[in-house]
This record gives sequence, structure tokens and C-alpha cells, in this order.
Amino acid sequence: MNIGEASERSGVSAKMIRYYEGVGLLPSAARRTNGYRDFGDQEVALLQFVRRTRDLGFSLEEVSTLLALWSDKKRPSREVKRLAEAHIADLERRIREMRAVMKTLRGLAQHCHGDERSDCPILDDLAAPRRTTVRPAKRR
Amino acid sequence: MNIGEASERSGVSAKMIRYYEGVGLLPSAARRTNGYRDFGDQEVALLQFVRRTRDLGFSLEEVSTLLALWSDKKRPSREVKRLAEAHIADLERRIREMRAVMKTLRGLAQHCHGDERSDCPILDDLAAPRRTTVRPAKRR
DNA sequence: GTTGACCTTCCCATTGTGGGAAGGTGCAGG
DNA sequence: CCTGCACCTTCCCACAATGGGAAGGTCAAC
Repeated sequence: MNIGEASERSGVSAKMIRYYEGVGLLPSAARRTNGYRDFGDQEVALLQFVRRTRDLGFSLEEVSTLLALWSDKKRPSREVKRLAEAHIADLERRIREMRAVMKTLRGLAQHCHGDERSDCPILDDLAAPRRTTVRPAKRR
Repeated sequence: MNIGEASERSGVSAKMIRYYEGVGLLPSAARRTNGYRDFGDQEVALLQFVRRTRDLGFSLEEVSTLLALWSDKKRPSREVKRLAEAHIADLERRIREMRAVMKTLRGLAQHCHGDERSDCPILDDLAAPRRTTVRPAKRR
């Protein structure tokens, strides 16, 4: 099948299919005589795997690792589980950071009457914070 | 003062100070005869404002709006509050999405024994999901 | 044979940040 | 005075992952 149909079936855009191939995440697709890429059900399954792992927030780097683990029938399941749990921990950390920011923002918004008047504690605090402003660490 | 000291005092890297100036987020800094940028306390205060709003997760676009609102003494505080609350809502939405992903991941990891054995329900599910796989919407 | 829907590659933009090169400046110690 | 070092300048590159779009080839239907 052509790239368009593979895209529809897998939920990965044609653009991204070519990109994944280009960066070596996926093996180069077979070509027809006219130069068009030719996909089979197996390639579509691979693309679906990639889409699902991407949907779960894994980076392409991690997807690559998962693909390798997937094709290695003898690897211990421990490795896969470790990757999944590291990702969960990362999500937890980021959620904690975002919650801290929300707390600060809610505190600021609460004191701002938010009407026609011009004085605004939010801006005042951004200019010279009183107490609980959040300084998050490096993002990944 | 030189850019290095302004950077230290504001917590914004010299690189970013130049970048902010370049994209028009901040007015062009004054120059000495030797071509060096020259910063005063007022400029440092501006940089600190930017750093704090960035720490709260506002985009440069939003920081720009906040700077404009800050310097406009007559604007209604409603506008500022609206921006802050939109940002809070955005954080809430993203957290909800991440929680959904975590739920899926936890479910998968739970069924994986994670030891020397090679069979792994996580990979099996990524290859052909049984039920609760998450398809999040567009990120911003 | 033309039209329209495909496909191909290639380049550019995004967001915000850092790295690093090549070159000028300023100060301190020998 | 010279040397070295720490600072400054601009400019280009890279990142991660994706989309937009141009310029051109192909195929099928009418």
C-alpha cells in the first residue's frame, strides 16, 4: 500500500513516517519501481506501535529503545518495566511542578479583583514577589 | 553594569538577555562607547519580571502581553486576571492528560512481572492494545 | 490527453535554550 | 610594554518533533 493508506491505518502522518525513516527510527520502507514507498501489514503494525508509545509520551529515543526491546525476544521484561516506571516517575515529577505553579498562580489571581480597576496584585507580585513564588528546576 | 552582572542579578542568562532583546521582548539596552551593553537597576527589574513570569510557565508571547499590561497603568486588572486564569486552566488540562497517561502506564506496568522472564504485557499491549490506551489531544 | 489526487525530495518555521567560534576590550601582574 | 585572562560582541548551529509548502514525477479515470 502507499504511504497515504499506511498513514490512515496507523494514525501516523505521512510526513512523520518519512521522518521516522529518515532518522533511523524505522527501517527504510521498500520501494516500488516508480519510487513510491510500499507498506505491508507488518510495517503498519510497526507504525501503530510507534504511535501508541508516542501517545503515552515516550520520546523518540525511548520509542527506539522500546522497539529494540520488542524485537529482542530474549530480553528480560525487567528492562521494559524499568523504562515504563521511569516514565511514570517523570510524569509525577512534572505534575508536582505544575501543581506548585498552579498554587502560586491561584494565590495571585485570588487577590486580584479582576474588574475595571487598574491596580493588580498579580503584576505587583511578578515585579517584586512577596513570598511563595516558584522556581522550578530544569525541564527535560 | 555589564551583561554578566545583570545576568547574575536577574537570574536570566546573558544568552537569553540578548535573545529577548533580539526578538523585541525587551527594549534594546543602552551601549557604552566600547559596544558593551549597559544595564541599570530598572533593566534588571525588567529582567526579573520576565524570569518570574517564565518560571510560572508563561510563553514569551504571554510574557510580552504581561509586560505591556504592566507598563499600561490604566488597563483594567480584569485583563491580567483573565490571562492568569487561562494559564491555570491550561495547566489543569495538561495535568489531566498526564494523569490519564499515567493511569494507562500503571495498568500496563502492573501486569509486567519485571524480572528475568522475557514475556512482557507492556510491549504486547503497545503492539495490540486491549482496551484503555490513551489518545491525547494536540499539545500546545 | 487532461485533470486531480497521489507520491517524491528539499527547505523553512516553530519554542526557548545552550554551545561554540572568531574577534574586540579591559585590567592586572610580570 | 607585553602577556594572559576574563569579559564582551556577533553569528551560526543544534536540539525535539512536527507541520507547511514548493517543485516535480506518477497514476488512474474520464
